[in-house]
Amino acid sequence: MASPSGGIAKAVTIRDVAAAAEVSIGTASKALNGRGRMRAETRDRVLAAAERLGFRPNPLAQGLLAGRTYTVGLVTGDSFGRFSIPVMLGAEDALGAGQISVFMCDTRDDPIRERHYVERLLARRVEGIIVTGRRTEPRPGIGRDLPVPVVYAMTQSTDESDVSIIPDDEGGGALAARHLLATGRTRIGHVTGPHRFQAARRRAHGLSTALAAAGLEPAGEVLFGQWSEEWGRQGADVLLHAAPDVDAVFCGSDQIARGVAETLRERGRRVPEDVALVGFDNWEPMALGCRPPLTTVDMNLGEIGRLAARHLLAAISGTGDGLLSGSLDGSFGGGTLGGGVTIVPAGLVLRESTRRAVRGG
Amino acid sequence: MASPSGGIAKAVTIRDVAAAAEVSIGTASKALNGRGRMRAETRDRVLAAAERLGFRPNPLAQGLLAGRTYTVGLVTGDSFGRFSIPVMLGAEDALGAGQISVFMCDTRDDPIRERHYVERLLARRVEGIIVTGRRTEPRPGIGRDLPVPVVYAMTQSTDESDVSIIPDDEGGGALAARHLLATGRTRIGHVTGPHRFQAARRRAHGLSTALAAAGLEPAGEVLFGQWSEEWGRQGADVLLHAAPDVDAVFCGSDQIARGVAETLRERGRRVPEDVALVGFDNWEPMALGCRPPLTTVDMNLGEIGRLAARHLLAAISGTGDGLLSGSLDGSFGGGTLGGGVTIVPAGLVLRESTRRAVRGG
DNA sequence: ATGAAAGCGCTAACAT
DNA sequence: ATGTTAGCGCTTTCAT
Repeated sequence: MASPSGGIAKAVTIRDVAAAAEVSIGTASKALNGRGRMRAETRDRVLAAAERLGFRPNPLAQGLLAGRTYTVGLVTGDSFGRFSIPVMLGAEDALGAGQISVFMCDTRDDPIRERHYVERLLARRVEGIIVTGRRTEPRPGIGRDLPVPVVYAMTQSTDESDVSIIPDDEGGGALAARHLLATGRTRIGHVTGPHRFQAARRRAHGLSTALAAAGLEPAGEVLFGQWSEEWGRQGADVLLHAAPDVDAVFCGSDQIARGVAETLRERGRRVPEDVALVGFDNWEPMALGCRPPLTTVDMNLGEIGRLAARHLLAAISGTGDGLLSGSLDGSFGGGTLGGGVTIVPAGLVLRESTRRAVRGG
Repeated sequence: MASPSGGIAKAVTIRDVAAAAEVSIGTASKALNGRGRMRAETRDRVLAAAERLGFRPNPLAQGLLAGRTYTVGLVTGDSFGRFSIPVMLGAEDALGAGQISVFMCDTRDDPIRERHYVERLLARRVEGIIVTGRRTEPRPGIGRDLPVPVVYAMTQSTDESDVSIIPDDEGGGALAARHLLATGRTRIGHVTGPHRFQAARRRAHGLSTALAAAGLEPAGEVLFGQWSEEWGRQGADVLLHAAPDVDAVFCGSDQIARGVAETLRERGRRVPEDVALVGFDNWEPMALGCRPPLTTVDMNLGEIGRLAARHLLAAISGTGDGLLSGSLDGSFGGGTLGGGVTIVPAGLVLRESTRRAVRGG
């Protein structure tokens, strides 16, 4: 048996409470829910009985009647990895504060599993679904005309009418660029991930745009490669060769930045004195383990999750698309990007790797 | 509305199916569940109608009747961090394969939130709870005499009668030691995390025991410090000073190992030629980013999660404590350790950092 | 072979 | 102020 040692053998029903309080079931229900009018004495008697018996209303029965389940599904293709976790936590934060519980589903990026899970979630009558991923690349939606609202977080549906919440890669790149310019750097290189990643392209574009505004362009070519430390090490050498006078490197990820930092050190360039370094992700174990600790762009993943959850809640409450209305004008700067895409601004976390030289004040 | 464009406005009930197939509700139910005997033609008609209407049985109603919910709760204090994620995935793996869905709850190591979540899970009539954490230290249980079985994974309840599944830190330390011995190393140092962590003490103990079996002891003192790269860098210097002839270092974590690797390189010691290096965790971004890539102990976290889930399922099915029976003999080597504690063996992942010197074959 | 009816635990009308 | 009743969607006897 589950709990042989005095555990609650059988769940206590409202019927038991009513019997114990010597009232009818209906009266017990009213007392417990504070509805209707009744003698205070009666109400207290019921409440006391419920308390004593350890009564918990059965949410299945309540839900069956109300036609609601107070649950949502969280589907990730990222195996709850580094990117989807913070998103999840933000979402759970916003949802759990209410009475919504979250079903977790890991699809491992397998469309079959995804379909399977979505089916199961719908069968369970979740009231909404949040889809997260590790890439911001548009992906096919999880289904058309689903009976519940769906929000894509940290990933994006190919269907522009779907609601997606994504990080501001371009803004993050611009942020890094302006910070480096502000600290007096002008020969800024860029080592980043594969060109096929939208995120890499956007970060590079943000950098270039911000530099152009200052009449500059990236030092050397923008170096697209891999999302790895190893590539960071190689890329730094390529960059040093192409632009020996480089005085700052913006990296597409913190991992790349670590590799770059290592090569710079080995080539006798001091960070930040000779070359300033900015990473991307604010992945703390990486950014803090780097020598020196890394200034890096933070995508505010938690905020993405919270926003996704709030959009979902709004859609569920029937406030419907209210939160998103007016976002179809295609405006780009205001944090919204046509369709249902919402862009969450990135922030910059300042650490040693871009500290201004002491002599510079 | 949720889906204005032709979405499923209202869930299809078995009543609708029955009507469409021109049979009674009872017959429809039987047809859908393959129970009772009936004309094949009737069954087909019902199935076709269900298919056409997109019927999904309402699990709330089914559960209400069956007295089951086919859900379990997953409670973590680790904010679904690096350690609990793989455990979670393993658990979800084992559970999701059945028809069990998982509610996720992040307590942020806050007892108030934890209590709150456990209450909510019980109110939802989950059939079991898995508790995960970031530390293996025994912790107070989530409650006594709960109406459902509870399994602690990657953490441990102070109540010895609770079921806990934990990694084999001691065995992992011994594994590392034997591997280093096998590759011909004899002056083996150890740099690890804070002494207050059971995991650090156990890994150190495993190392010492295995070395003792070969008539050796750790080179220099066992260096307890922090779980950080920075400490790895410092610790390596301390070790090189205390035991200049050290020819291998076993580290309490991959992060520490990276720090150690850096210092070794800077002090002119080649890895693995002069000094072999073994980490702990098999945290791939760290272990692969290290130069050279790190041989490291893998705690098989996924297996811990799967095992936890299987224990839970067994307990739920009423097979009850079967899986654990006979484990109260206090035997240590067999993977079981008195009470309800199950220890999952660790493995070793071989990479460059312990490659045998070329001349050695 | 099929249908009718009861009931899972609960809430909300309605009746007393 | 309290009790009675119907019904949420489903399964399962028990009649037919």
